[in-house]
Amino acid sequence: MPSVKRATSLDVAKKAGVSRTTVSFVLNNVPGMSISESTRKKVLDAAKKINYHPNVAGRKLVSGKSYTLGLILCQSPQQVFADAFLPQVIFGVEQAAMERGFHVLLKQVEPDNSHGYARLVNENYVDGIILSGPRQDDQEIVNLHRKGVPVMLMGQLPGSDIPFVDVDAAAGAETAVGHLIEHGHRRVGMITNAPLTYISAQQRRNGYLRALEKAGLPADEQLLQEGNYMPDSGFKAMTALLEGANRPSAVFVASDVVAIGAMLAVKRAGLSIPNDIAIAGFDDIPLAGYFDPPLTTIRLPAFGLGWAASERLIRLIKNEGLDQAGLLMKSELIVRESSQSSLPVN
Amino acid sequence: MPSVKRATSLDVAKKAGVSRTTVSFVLNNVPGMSISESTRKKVLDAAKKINYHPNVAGRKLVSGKSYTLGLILCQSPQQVFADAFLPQVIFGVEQAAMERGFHVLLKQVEPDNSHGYARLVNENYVDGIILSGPRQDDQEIVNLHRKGVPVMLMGQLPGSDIPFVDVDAAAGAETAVGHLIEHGHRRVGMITNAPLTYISAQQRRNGYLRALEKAGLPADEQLLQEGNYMPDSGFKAMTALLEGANRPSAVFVASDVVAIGAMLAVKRAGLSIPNDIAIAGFDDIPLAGYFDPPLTTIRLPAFGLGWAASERLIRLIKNEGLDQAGLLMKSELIVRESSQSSLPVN
DNA sequence: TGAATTTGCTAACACGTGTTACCAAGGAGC
DNA sequence: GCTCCTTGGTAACACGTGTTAGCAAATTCA
Repeated sequence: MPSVKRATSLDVAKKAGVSRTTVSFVLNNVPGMSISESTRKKVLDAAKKINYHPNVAGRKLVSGKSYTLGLILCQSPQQVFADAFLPQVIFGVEQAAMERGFHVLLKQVEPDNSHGYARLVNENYVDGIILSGPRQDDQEIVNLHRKGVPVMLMGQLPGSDIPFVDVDAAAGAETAVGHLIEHGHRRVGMITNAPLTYISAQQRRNGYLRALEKAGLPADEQLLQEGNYMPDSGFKAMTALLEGANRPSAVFVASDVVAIGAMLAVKRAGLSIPNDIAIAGFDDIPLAGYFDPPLTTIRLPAFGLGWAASERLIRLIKNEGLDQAGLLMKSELIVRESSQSSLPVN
Repeated sequence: MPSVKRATSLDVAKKAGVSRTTVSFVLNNVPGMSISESTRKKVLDAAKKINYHPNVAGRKLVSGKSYTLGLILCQSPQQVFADAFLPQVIFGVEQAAMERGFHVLLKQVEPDNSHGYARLVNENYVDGIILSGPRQDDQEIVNLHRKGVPVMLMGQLPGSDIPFVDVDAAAGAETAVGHLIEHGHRRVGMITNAPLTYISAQQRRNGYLRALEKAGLPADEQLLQEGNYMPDSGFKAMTALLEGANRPSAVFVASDVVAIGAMLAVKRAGLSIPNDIAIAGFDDIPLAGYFDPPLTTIRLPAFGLGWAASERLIRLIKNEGLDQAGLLMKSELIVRESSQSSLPVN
C-alpha cells in the first residue's frame, strides 16, 4: 500500500487558515452563506495547492446518496457474447449518467437465477437500478419497487406498474412484416429472436401476427420457428422452414444475429436471397449493412434506449417525477437488398 | 424519498441485547475474537429479522477501500458501436471481480481527450483502474501509476513499466499470414484494424511483416492498407487493393468487423472467396463463422483477457504481487472456408 | 489459596464529510 | 445610547462502520 495519504478538507482548512466548515461552504458553493471574496480565494488556492479531492465515502455517509446507478444485465453469457447491441446501450446509459454527475456500476446476473442485485441497493452501493432484460418471474425487482427504491426497466414486465423504457417492438415487427407483404409475399414465415417465454420474443411475434391479420393472411403454425440469440439457431430454424411442406417466400427473423445464420442456411440450400427467399431482420446491428446481401432490418435506437433509461432513473432518484411511467421508443425500417432486388450498395 | 430508513448495526445490537462491537465481530467473523455460540446466534437472528445490511459508505470510510474497480474504456463511440468483442471482455472483468467480492464501475472517455478518470481514484470511488485501449500519449495513467495507484492496462504502452494484460497480437497475425502463405499465396496484402498510430494496429502489422520475412517474401507498401474499425473502411481498403496494379491473391484483415466490409468489396468486384482472393480475419467475433463464406480468423481469449485483467488488478490492490508485470495471452487460428476451398459448414 | 491466564464482551476512538445552531463584529434605524 | 439586522465565520453534531484497548468473570496453574 505505497499510496500517499490523501489530503482532507481539514488539511485545506489549516493551509488556508480557516475552519473546515468554511472550506465545505466554499467548495460546495452553498447558497445563502456569505463568504468574503478574499477567504473564498484563499480556500480555493489551498485546495488546489495540496491537490484536495473530497472523499466520496464521507460524502456518501452523510448524504445517504451514492450518485451511482446500478446497471443490471440479466443476459446469459451466450446472449451477451452474441449481443452486438449491448455496447451502444451501455454507452447511452453512461453518457446520460455522466451528464448529470452520476456513475454507472455494472453487474451481470444469471437470467434464470437473477437475484443478488438487491444487495447493491441495500448496502447503499447505488441509488437506483436499471434492469435490462427482466424475466417475468423476477420477484426481486418487484420487491425493490414496492419498497420505494428507484427502478427502471429496459424492456417491459406486463401487468406491472414499474417504470420502463422499451422499444415498440411489436410495431417494429409489424412494419417489417408489412414491408415483406407489400412486396407481394403471401406466405411469410418468422423466426423468433428467443424462446417465446421471453417477453421480447412475444412482442415481436405479436407484431408479426398483427401484420398478417391486417393483410388478411392466415397465421400458419408451421411458419413460426423459435430462435435463441445465436446464429446457429437461425440456421436450424431456417433449415426447418425450407424443408417444410409449403415453404415461405419471405421470412422475418426477429434478430439480426439469428438472421445471419438463417441467411447462410438459405444459401447452403442453393436458394437465392431475395429472389427465392426474402429476408427481413431486427435490431440493425452495425454489421447488418454488410451481410451478403445487405440485410433489410428494423433499426432500434440502442443508444437512445440506454440514454433514456438512465436519464429517467435519475429523475426518479431526484424526485423530479416522470410525465409517464413507461416510454415506448420508435424503431425505423431500413430497407436493403435482402428484401428486394436491384438496390445499389448501401 | 419514500424509502424506509435503513437498519444499522446499532439496531441489531439493541435487538440482540449486545453491544455494536459484538455485532461487528460476529457479522465479519473476525478471527481471534471469542464469541459464545449463544450470542452469535442471537446476533445473526436479529440481523436477519430486521433485514440488516451493512452500509458500504461507513465501511468504506473506515477501511479506506471501496472494493470497486474502475473499467475505463478509451474507445470512441464509433469503435464501441462496431466492437463485437467488448461485451465478452466486460463480462470477464465482471466475473473475476465478483468472485473476489469486487464491483465494477464503468466509465467511457474520449480517446483523444482521455483525462478525467483520475477523479475516480482521487475521490476514492475505486481502488484501482483497468484501462482498455490506452493511447501512447496518455499522461494520466502514467501519473497514477507513479503515485502508486493500482493500475492495469488492457493493451500495451511500449517503454512503460505499467502492468498489462494483452493478446500476443503480433504472434496471432504472424500465424494468420503464415497460414495464407502455407496455402501457396506469395502475394499477401493486409488491411489494418485501425490507423497505425494505434499500438494494436502496429502490433498486428509487425506480425504480418514477420511472416513475410520468414517466408522470404518482400514487403510491398502497396499491399498495406489502413482500416479504422468500421466495415466501411474495409470495403474501401479492399477496393483499393483490387484496383492496384498487381493485386494480391490473399489478404489478412486485422479485424473481423473490417473484414466483412472487405469481403463485400471482393464479391461486388465479381471475384470469389477464397478462389480469387483468400481472406483471413482477426478477433473471431461471434458472427465470423456465419460470414459468407465463413471467415478464417484468429480467436482471441476475450473473456479471458477481461478476467485476467480484473484478477491481476485485484492482486495489486491486495498487495499480493504478480509473477510478472505483463501477461501476453495466446490466440488460436480458426480455419474456415474463406482461406481454403472445400470445407464443410462450421 | 493466590496468581496467572483465558473467555466473552464493551467503551471509546477514528474515518471525512455535510449541516445546524450559534457567536462576534459592524452597520442601520430610532 | 440602545436595539435590530446583516455579514462572516466557527464549534459541534451526525452519518455507520471497523478496530484497539481494556475490563470483569471464569478458568487454569502453581
